[in-house]
Amino acid sequence: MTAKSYHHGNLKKCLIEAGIELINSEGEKHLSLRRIADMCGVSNAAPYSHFKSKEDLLEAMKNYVTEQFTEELNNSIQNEDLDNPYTLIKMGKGYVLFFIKNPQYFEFLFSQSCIRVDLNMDENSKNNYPPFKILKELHFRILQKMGLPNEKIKDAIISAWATVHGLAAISTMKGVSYDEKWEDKIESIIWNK
Amino acid sequence: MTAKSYHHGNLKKCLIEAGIELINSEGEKHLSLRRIADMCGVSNAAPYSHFKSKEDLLEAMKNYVTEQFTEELNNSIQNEDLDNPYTLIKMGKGYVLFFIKNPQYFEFLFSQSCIRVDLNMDENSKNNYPPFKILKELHFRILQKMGLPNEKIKDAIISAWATVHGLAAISTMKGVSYDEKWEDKIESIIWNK
DNA sequence: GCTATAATCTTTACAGCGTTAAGATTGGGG
DNA sequence: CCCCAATCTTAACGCTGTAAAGATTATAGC
Repeated sequence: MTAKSYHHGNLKKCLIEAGIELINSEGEKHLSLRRIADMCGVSNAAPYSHFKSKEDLLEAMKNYVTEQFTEELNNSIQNEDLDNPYTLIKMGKGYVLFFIKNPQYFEFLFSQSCIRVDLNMDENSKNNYPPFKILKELHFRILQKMGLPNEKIKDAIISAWATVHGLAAISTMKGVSYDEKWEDKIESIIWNK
Repeated sequence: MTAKSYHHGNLKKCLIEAGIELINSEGEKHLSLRRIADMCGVSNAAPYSHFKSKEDLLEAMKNYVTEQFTEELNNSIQNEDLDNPYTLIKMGKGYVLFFIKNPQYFEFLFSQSCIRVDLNMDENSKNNYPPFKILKELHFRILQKMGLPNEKIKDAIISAWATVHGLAAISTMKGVSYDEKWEDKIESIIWNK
């Protein structure tokens, strides 16, 4: 398990985390397999024992980040009443704050969109991107409780999702200065819907 | 001006348009200076007479696309009453439709965000990205006419912009199937705000 | 405990990339 | 008409992703 042994011991995980470190420090543009391998103290072809291509490693990294994102969304509504509409605002705020706290993640996750989306509301659209599914299901629950007709529910969900997603996009653009006030603003901006 | 002469005659424009052609056909990932040069029938170092780097050419391409985007936004509200709130919906629809018609442009324009944004509403924030400025100013005009207090106006503008921008993002994700109905849906989804 | 096998890592090589330097070609102003 | 500046080519550099072949080590079966 020492760094000097021929076999690394935990290379797969090390590559993923080194890659994410590089995403955060310099962005995807300056990320290369060889640099990642170097960071793990391993030769340039070593990653190919664990990933069939650079794209494959990037996908694993995205899954890793997606898990953090999903966790953050779940944390944002912990101990909240799932039937209270305000809980949805809380999750929306969690959605945006995740990308404000990790500005590089937005482009990394959603560019060259490997992410598949299912807009249909019918039952369990399993092949949906987990964070989208969580947000969608909470919103569906609330709107149904409020007695909204099913056709309107779909539009409302897409609309709210678009707003928080767009807010995350805008928040990670250059020139946007968010002081401590911005965090409180998010809430009122979402409310504006 | 013939293709065989030593001097190309109009290489700068040719490079920009060839690059955009490549964006549309294969996406930015498979775009290279050498391929673009080849498409223009010119050697690999020729572009450096017109652009100081690949990044510089990409910026010119983005400006080119941004002009189309801006034009589309202006066209979307032609002959409309600028004081009618519905006109804003029309522009919002134009915003989303532009990226539905040109799916590759969304990521191309907004990734590795060279785009600067100014959220401040004070007078003429000149250094703002033109499409954002157009949308912002129309919305400002309408809300002011409606008598909304200035503080609320800012939030409402950001909220609406986030919604259309997010809708454009979602519309260009994989798995989203938009038939002819989707185009009509956009309107009601924006209305949902 | 020994050995065969599979997993893991290294070395080497190749084509494509962005970029630079040096030099060739050419159009246009004096 | 000639010179200069603009434009283009050729050649080379280091970096990239990836494949092939071989070295090293863990492990499962005896």
